[in-house]
Amino acid sequence: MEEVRRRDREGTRQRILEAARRLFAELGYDQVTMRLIAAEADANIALINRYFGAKRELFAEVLAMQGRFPGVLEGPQEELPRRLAEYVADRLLSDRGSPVMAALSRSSATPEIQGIIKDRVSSAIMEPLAGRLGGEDARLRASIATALITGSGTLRQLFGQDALEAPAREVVVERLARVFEVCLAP
Amino acid sequence: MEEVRRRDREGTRQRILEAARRLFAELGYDQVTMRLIAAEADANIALINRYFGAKRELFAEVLAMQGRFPGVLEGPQEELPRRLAEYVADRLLSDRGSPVMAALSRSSATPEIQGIIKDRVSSAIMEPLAGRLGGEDARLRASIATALITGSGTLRQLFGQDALEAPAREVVVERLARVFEVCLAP
DNA sequence: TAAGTTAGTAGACGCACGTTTACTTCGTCA
DNA sequence: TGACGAAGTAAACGTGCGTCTACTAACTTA
Repeated sequence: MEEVRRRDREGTRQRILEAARRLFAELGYDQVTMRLIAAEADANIALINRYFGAKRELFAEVLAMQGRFPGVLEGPQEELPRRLAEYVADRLLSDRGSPVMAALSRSSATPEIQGIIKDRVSSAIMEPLAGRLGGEDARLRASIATALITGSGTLRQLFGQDALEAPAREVVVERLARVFEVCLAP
Repeated sequence: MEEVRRRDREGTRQRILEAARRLFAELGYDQVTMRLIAAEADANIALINRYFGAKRELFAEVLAMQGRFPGVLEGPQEELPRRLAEYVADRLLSDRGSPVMAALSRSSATPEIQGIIKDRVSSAIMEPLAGRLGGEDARLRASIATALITGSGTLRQLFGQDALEAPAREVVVERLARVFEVCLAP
């Protein structure tokens, strides 16, 4: 009753990439082993290295695959705090985190990929944010907002989705929006 | 020219504990090996296990050794935001982080110690903070502040002490204080 | 000073990881 | 149809980790 596997290079590559994305997002870099990815992708472990080189290159490709900080930065400037608040609240309350941010907040301890993560946070969050802000200390304000974003990821990971003892989403968004507003105001 | 080591159980224990504190604070749980601690403490590796049991128990003891969130929570209530701001700013700008917080923000990926860290964040930061606040959604407000605190630790680790492109300390404190004020206000 | 206790030591154990090698099987095209 | 390239596989390699065991040597005590 063994299924005969169709030989499909690109398909296998995509299965590996998708499995890696899912696992890195959920568990962080260190906790995800090559064997785990292979099992999740239902592929042979040697193929991962063949298609992606090393583990850190696969991780880099997963990050590169993600769009920029999804859509949050686009839109009218005056609603930016609220969009950030909604993004963070959803990550805090939902049962699964955003791949990029979760990976970031869970993987930054490993020197092997610190450079990759640093670049990603810079280019996908901090710099676009600072660019949008303008005014005095734009970089500082963007940094504080970034700290709040990554910190909420850490909290989510530590305490799970019940970190906030489940107040209504609207309450959380409202609070966060007010905080982001002060963060970002000149 | 070999130094003859004096036999000193308590002294050796303390050297190990202090070396572990320093290393965990700087590098995080995963990156610190038993052999590294032994070398830093100038002690034999087997003694670590003899005196502390396993690595995670040593880590727990290091955390327990630290005072509660040092002094920040004590003092007049109306200056609490500013004290938090100063604490965070100093950690962001100084050349060495706080042991507990650094360990927290760098070590949370490892399931082995997730429980330890969770308890510590709860009992040393979030709960005392929530207790001090009172009013509506005290827990939520404390959580947001905690996210900002831990997030700034992550930033500090990723970008080093020049994360903020070194504006004056006073500017950073001022900004952060305003943000914390909104965080904590009822 | 001899015996016993215990701090300190060297080295090995087992395990899990990322990575690589040697091999097998499938699909294609001359 | 048969040969060749590439997809897929199984097993091993080397490394570094936390932990443990068997031993040595220093101090204490009778």
